[in-house]
Amino acid sequence: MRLEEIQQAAVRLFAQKGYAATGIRELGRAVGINSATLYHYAGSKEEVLTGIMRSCLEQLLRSALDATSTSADPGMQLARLVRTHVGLCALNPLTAKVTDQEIRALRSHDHEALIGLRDDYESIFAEVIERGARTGVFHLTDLRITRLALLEMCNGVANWYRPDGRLDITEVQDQFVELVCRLVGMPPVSREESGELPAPIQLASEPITDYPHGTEAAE
Amino acid sequence: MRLEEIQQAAVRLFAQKGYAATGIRELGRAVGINSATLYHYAGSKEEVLTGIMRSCLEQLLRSALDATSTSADPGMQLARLVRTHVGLCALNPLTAKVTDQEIRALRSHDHEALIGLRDDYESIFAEVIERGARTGVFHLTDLRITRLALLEMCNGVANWYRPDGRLDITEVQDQFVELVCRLVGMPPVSREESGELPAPIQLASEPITDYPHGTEAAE
Amino acid sequence: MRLEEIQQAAVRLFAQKGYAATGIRELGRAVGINSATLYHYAGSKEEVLTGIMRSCLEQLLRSALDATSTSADPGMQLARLVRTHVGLCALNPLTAKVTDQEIRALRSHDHEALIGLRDDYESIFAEVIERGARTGVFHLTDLRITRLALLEMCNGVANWYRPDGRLDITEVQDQFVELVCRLVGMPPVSREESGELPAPIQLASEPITDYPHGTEAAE
Amino acid sequence: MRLEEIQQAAVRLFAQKGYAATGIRELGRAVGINSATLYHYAGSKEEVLTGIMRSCLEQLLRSALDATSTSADPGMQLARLVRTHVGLCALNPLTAKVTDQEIRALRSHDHEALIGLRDDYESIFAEVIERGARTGVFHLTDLRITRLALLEMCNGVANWYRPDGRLDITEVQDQFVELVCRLVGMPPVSREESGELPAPIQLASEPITDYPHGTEAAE
DNA sequence: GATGAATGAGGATTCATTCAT
DNA sequence: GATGAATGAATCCTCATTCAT
Repeated sequence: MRLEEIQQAAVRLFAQKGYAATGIRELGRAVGINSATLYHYAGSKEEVLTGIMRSCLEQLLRSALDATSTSADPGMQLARLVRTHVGLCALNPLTAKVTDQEIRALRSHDHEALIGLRDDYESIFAEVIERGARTGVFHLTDLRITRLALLEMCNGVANWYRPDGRLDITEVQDQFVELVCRLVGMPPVSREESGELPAPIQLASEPITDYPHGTEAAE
Repeated sequence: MRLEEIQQAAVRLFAQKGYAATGIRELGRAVGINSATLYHYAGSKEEVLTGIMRSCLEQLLRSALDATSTSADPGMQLARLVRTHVGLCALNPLTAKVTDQEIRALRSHDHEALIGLRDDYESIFAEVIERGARTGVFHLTDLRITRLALLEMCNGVANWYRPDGRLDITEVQDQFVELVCRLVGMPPVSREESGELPAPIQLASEPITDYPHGTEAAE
Repeated sequence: MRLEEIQQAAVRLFAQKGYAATGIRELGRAVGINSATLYHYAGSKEEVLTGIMRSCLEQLLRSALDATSTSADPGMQLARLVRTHVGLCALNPLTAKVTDQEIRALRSHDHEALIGLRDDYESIFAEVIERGARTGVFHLTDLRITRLALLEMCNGVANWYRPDGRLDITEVQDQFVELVCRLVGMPPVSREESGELPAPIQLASEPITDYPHGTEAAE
Repeated sequence: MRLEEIQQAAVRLFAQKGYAATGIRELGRAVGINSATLYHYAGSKEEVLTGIMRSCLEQLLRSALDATSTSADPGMQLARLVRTHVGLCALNPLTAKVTDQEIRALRSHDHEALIGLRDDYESIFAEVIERGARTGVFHLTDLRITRLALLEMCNGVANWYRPDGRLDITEVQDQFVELVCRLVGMPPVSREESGELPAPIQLASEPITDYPHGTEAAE
């Protein structure tokens, strides 16, 4: 579909130069169409961005609900949340990066809506962490700091992982589950223990090839 | 000095809306001067940004060299690096955020120079982590992922900490040292053990009051 | 075509006030379009100027090659060169004036290219004059001074001739051929003797009516 | 005097880039003073230009009256006018060029005044030529064209002559008198015949060294 | 569906000039 | 005499967007 091409080109440009620094003509040129035609498919520059961000956040939210529905154990839940989150960020790094960084570019209505989605998502983590700490599964000194550090760490994957790099996604997921287990002070949870998870989903907005490599890209 | 006022207003705006989305007139208005007067003090919009970023990165670099010069033990070095880094990010969150996020906005010459500074800084962490792993002080499964996760986590402080919030800087530093110890698999290092560190330095570009609270700001 | 309207308005303004003193908004107003629309057709202010100058110089060069190809006699060649040159300057005085005066306004790349065209053109005169002096057709005391004086005199036509004035172009051409014959010390060459010449070409950039009369305009 | 330094720097810049394209700061830098200080000596940018042009035109006018007062013979008068004019243009090429080209830059009041001076000057030529033609000393086909061609040719000296070039001024003067004699159809007038003339005067506005060589500069 | 043309608003930057020091 | 600071107006140019074709 044409809209997806547009979103992909947009994600690539937004991730590289930022939303505000990307022109609508530039975007059109990247897709190979006239900038006026963009409006036929995408409505406006801001709608392009909100489309990208909304589907990313909704997918995150859906995955998180899935991940926490299998087991009620906070340790399992956190492991599965992290594995899912890292999987999505690693498979869709540019989309995830844009979603994380460009919320500030939105004007009021969309801004609030998407902030809401993001908060809903993060509160799932918060709730699991809180319950894990309360039940003694986790050993934490400060809940809030742990949660924030953990989320930043996981979001960061989008800044340096590229699907065509050294590690495959599963390895990164494993590593991050291990790191998070250490962070919350619980024994490591193996891939088998945490149970089956659906494979991460490739978002429609994620460009497929020719990644502009981050400075920290896997060699 | 007038240049510092400009830098502070710029940091506030750049942190909030991004460099590209901030107009030069808007910046002038924030300082209370005509936009033309900005050029008398600051040369250009890009020079404002590079000035901010350069002094931040140089301070980070200086602190890191300081922090690693006291002891040759990787554990102590890492603890001190993290404490220093978190201290600077927490005391100068907006400057740190801008420095981290707006490198992409720079044109070639400055871009390369500042990328160089950032790489120098990160390689100090890389070297310490590598040595810690090799000497058995740390217990790591993947060096590179650990380093990247750790740095993202620490940089993230600038995204949510505000000096006027619930926690004081020392507490955040302590927490992060603890988290990092867990991450690298070594026993916790107390504040006393890690030795004296100079108090974090307030950068000239960091605005003092009226923080635009992040969405995750301390309640 | 719209580009030609723009060039014509530009020539009028550039001839009157100079390139540097003419604003892009002013030019837009003269064409009756928004200044932004100019960029749709013309690319940039400098491109407007180079377009005008290039087509003028190329036409001069073409005409000069034509004029010298009919006869190998330096006297005939010079007479035909002058007749052609004066014809073009008289039919396109504003374009010729701008072409002559605004080379200095160009930045390096275009500057060099157009200087090159002009030098090519003038060296045709130089070669004919040199040969005429060597073969005894002309009687000159100083070749270089004669060439420079002659060219300035002919270029000057653009400064005072206006197509709607007292004399028609043919008369001016006749006069200048006579003056040049005197200058180089050879017997007058009549219009018939010098052979047929194509009628001077109206350049696309030459505005058609409403000449801003020069101070020396025909009464 | 400081004003003369300013005028000289101004003439150099105006001749090279044009009045409109020359900035007041640039001019200050060329003199080695702050742009604000210029206003102490020179009043305004336009006053700098009018000062230069007025003294040049007044000197031309004075010289022309001198040149025509010795003899009543149109041939002698024209020869002396040309010798004087070429002398001034050759000794002060940049000032003469600026005076000739930048009249259009002036706003109404000064504009009219200087146009008046220039017309007064040119009408001296016109009167002599007319009388020479009427009395049979000259043999002209068209008075006006001859006058215009002659003046353009003589003014052109400022475009290519540089005092540090191959020919000294006297030679150029001799050459131009010869050329003009040919143009008006009278026998050559030798330097001795035309009588003594005061040496050309170096104008206060003429910069002394480091001429920016024209493309046609003497090799 | 697709686009060239069109524009008002705004982008960063430079302008000539004034004035308090 | 000299200048740094200051500014409103203007510079060229690009912006996102609309609309007739």
